[in-house]
Amino acid sequence: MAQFRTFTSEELRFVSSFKRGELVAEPGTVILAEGAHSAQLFTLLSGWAFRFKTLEDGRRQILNYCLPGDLVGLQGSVIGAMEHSVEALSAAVLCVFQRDRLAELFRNHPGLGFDVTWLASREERMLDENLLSVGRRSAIERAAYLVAFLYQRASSVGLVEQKALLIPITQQHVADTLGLSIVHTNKTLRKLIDRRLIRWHDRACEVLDPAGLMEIAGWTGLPEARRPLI
Amino acid sequence: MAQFRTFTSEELRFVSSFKRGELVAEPGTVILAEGAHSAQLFTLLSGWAFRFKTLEDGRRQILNYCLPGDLVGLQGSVIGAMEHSVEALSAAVLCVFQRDRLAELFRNHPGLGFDVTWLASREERMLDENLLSVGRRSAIERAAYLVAFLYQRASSVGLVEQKALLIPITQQHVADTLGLSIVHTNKTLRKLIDRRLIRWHDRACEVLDPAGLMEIAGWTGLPEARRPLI
DNA sequence: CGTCGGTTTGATCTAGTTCAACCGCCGTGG
DNA sequence: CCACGGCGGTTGAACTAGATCAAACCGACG
Repeated sequence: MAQFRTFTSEELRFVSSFKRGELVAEPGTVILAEGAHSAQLFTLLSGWAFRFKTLEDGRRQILNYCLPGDLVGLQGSVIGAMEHSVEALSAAVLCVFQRDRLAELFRNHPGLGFDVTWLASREERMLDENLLSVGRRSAIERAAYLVAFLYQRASSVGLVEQKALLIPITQQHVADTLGLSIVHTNKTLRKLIDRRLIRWHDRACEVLDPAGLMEIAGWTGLPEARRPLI
Repeated sequence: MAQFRTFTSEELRFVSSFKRGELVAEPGTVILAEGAHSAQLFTLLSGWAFRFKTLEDGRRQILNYCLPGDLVGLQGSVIGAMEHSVEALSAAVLCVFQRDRLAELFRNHPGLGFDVTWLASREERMLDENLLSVGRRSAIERAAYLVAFLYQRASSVGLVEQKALLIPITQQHVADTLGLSIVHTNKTLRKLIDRRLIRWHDRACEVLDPAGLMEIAGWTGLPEARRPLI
């Protein structure tokens, strides 16, 4: 796909050998659990997932979403233990890597090592934006931002077909992403629905007007760059 | 210092040659500005700084704080443009690197390349925790968490002398970190002051009881690991 | 046919915002 | 030397965005 950078054949050979297998996950499957010590490293090949943390009393915060091409579990692989969990939103397929060969990747394929850092920086950038949103935007701005953000990300990996996108989330997921209650989230989404910016389906959000959402959120979108894929 | 990993002499030689100079910043100096295209890469040698983003209408969100040993401007160096700004909180000294030699670092010193990724993952972990805080903790929990968090970070780089620490921030900084108004931030900090957990000075917060703060926040602290320094 | 997860709606409540005023300190300019 | 303005901090009063409580609906599924 055009949005990914091209690789040398050696890099491709290494990545193939780095791959240990595939994992198929059902919606709701916990792919990585907080506290896991010898966590795996994955690339999401297809489907949607999300990263989250919870407090003792069960309050949950969704940190970010994972789309195809995203590295999953890097924190655990680099630092040691997982400080967050990852759960599948839809049916998903993941490529499982040999975590202990990460050092080898850096040693023998500096270009790939740089790519890993690039992806980590990209994740950081998304978190910055999410934090700005949760900290400083109003409920309707946050909701509009979230949908526009997911639309853009899905679009950049070719998930938008003839302008239509169904995001496989419940309103509970939206609430836990925005830091709002479900009731208020429902009322806020209703406003977006009434303005014909989105449509709500069973466990899914259909995006009708990404530009209108970006307008409400006061968000101009992620600067898109050619990205690496591992 | 014991908390940093040891390096080979070659690595040290490279890092020295990688260094281009030093930058001395006064409190309030903008070190890196959002939108800057050819941003520099730094390591903070001494002092405090913070990363932030703002919305068009001026609402500001502080994303994280920078303490000695932190890499500053990595996002800009890896991806290209800065999506956030960085400002000095105290007088600060930064080591300036040659951003365009970052690829060389990855190529010739894979161990250092891995370290850069390690630091990026650590930043991501801190952002995760901050996002959980802003999204799901109450005002007093957030405030307690923030102070405990900064105490722990300062402590891990030896900034806590005979158990005393002054964090060089104003209540406006606290408000912009927690996603609260200044008025409510003031009232919330007052509760912490009345409970003798902190003391407030002119433009500074003195930490009296880190354990008590962690208790209120329901936070057990960052798992500390031997960290790299570049 | 009951139950359960997801969604919806209204009523009531409260955590946090906004507005407004004031204090102390410090640097500046007349 | 003093008046002043601005910044950081403080406090009270009024207000509101969003939380909580409660109840009901709806489709899927066993």
